[in-house]
Amino acid sequence: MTSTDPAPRPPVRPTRQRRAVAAALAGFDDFRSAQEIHDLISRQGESVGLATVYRTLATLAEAGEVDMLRNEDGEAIWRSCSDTHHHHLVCRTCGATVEVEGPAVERWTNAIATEHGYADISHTLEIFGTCPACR
Amino acid sequence: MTSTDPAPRPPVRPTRQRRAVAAALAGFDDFRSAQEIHDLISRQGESVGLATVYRTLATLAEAGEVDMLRNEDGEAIWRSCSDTHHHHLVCRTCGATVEVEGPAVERWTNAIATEHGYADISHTLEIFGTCPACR
DNA sequence: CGGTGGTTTGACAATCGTTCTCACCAACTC
DNA sequence: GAGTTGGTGAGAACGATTGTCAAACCACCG
Repeated sequence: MTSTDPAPRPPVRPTRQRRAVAAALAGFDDFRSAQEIHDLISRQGESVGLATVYRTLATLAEAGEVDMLRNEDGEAIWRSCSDTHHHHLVCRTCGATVEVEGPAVERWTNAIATEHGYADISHTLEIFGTCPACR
Repeated sequence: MTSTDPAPRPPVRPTRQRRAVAAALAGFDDFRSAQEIHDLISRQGESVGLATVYRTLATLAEAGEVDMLRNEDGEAIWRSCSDTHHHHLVCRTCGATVEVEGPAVERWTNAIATEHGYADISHTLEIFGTCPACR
């Protein structure tokens, strides 16, 4: 690691493509795969390369503007989210999602990890069930 | 669903290959990918096809004898497990794993889900961090 | 304006984990 | 020992994701 490494964070330009992805994300509130988002954009008349969709989603996820998680097949799925830390209650059938917060869980995971000497903690917690409408 | 559906569970034969996979699983206590397990078996002199390793792991996971979860890249990773419900504290660097239990978390997820009218609840919770040895 | 250097993009190839296919093998039944 | 059924292996196929690289774009400068 060189000492001359001033974190050269490149500026993020609001290009047409990035705006299209953001617009698509604003159009639904469940989790969608990158390919579904790509289709959605196409269907709206815009044309954005699939690779660009992936790149943009990755950038947004890193910036904390979208949530990314994995469905049971291991595919990445995304949706825009509020900016506070939270988890999801997801309908197994229709995908309807509720954001939930659980300060107690945060405290518990940190306590457990510290107790075992683990540092630099992160965690994943997703709840799956069948929503009232799907029952 | 026909009423004449006596769950035609095929018998699981203890073949040489399945024994080899089980033996490999007994040889480590962190999470490993299918390919790593396959390599492990080869290195022990046995020869088992990769597809068979996948098939066997899937069967064992369904039977509840191994845990399967996904690392951050979406790859499936496995390890043998105790038979009670539990979660994992996994080292991001070396994979060292601690099984943890959290009755409070179980109660919390059920409460939250019920509150929102969701039924038939399941959840995933994994904690990642850096273990003492890797710091 | 016209150049200039860095960023972004898109088409497509490449990767890589996982599953499928299918011919063959092994165990069990009659 | 012939038939039946499940299990296996090699390799092809698949599908999500990432890499490549030349062309397009943009902000800025003179």
